[in-house]
Amino acid sequence: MDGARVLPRQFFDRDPMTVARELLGKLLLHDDHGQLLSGRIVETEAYLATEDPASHSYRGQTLRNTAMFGPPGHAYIYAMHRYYCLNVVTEGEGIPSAVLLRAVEPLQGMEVMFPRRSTARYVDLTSGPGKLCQAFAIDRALDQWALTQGRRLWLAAPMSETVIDVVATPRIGITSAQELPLRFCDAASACLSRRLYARTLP
DNA sequence: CTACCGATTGACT
DNA sequence: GTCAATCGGTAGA
Repeated sequence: MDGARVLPRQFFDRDPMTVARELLGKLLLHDDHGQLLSGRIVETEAYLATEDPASHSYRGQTLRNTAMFGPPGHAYIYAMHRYYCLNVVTEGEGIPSAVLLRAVEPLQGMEVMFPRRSTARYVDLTSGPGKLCQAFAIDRALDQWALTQGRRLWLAAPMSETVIDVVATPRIGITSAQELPLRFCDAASACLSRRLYARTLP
């Protein structure tokens, strides 16, 4: 990953919708005991600090969501059924918003991702929030990890970024606030967690 | 302590 | 498309 720039705290110290959109095309990297795993982020979701009943922070701070109330740029990782989901905390400390990483395109370490995911298909490796955590060996041990350190688990801007066709849709799998278009996708990616439906142009 | 419930996934009709 | 496995977190008795 020569030339990739580690994303600093100020990148995350903004509103979650901006961070979610700008994370598309960035890199997720995990140095898993010497094994480098990386992928290009293609799908994210924003969870707001206020008036968002779908957010884990909506009903206040608990043991599980403590990270959301901490500094921006730290990981918030929680268990969902048999899987984990990785979020990045956004905005100022004490403003409990975050961005869920929903899908990436694997770049490095695929040879260890395939057996972990028990699939032979590239597009099934990391095309979902639980799938990518399983492929990247991310669990609650990394909850509250500062992703801005450039070691262990971190995010970076690639050497060169191309223009991305960003599509916003409602978030996946939630039962409240379903109308808000807070899911952001790279429309050209084959690794999205769901198909994009034909867009209605204005 | 018990009961309920998913920001999911994979198997199946 | 539908459905449930599965389990930690949470609230409440």
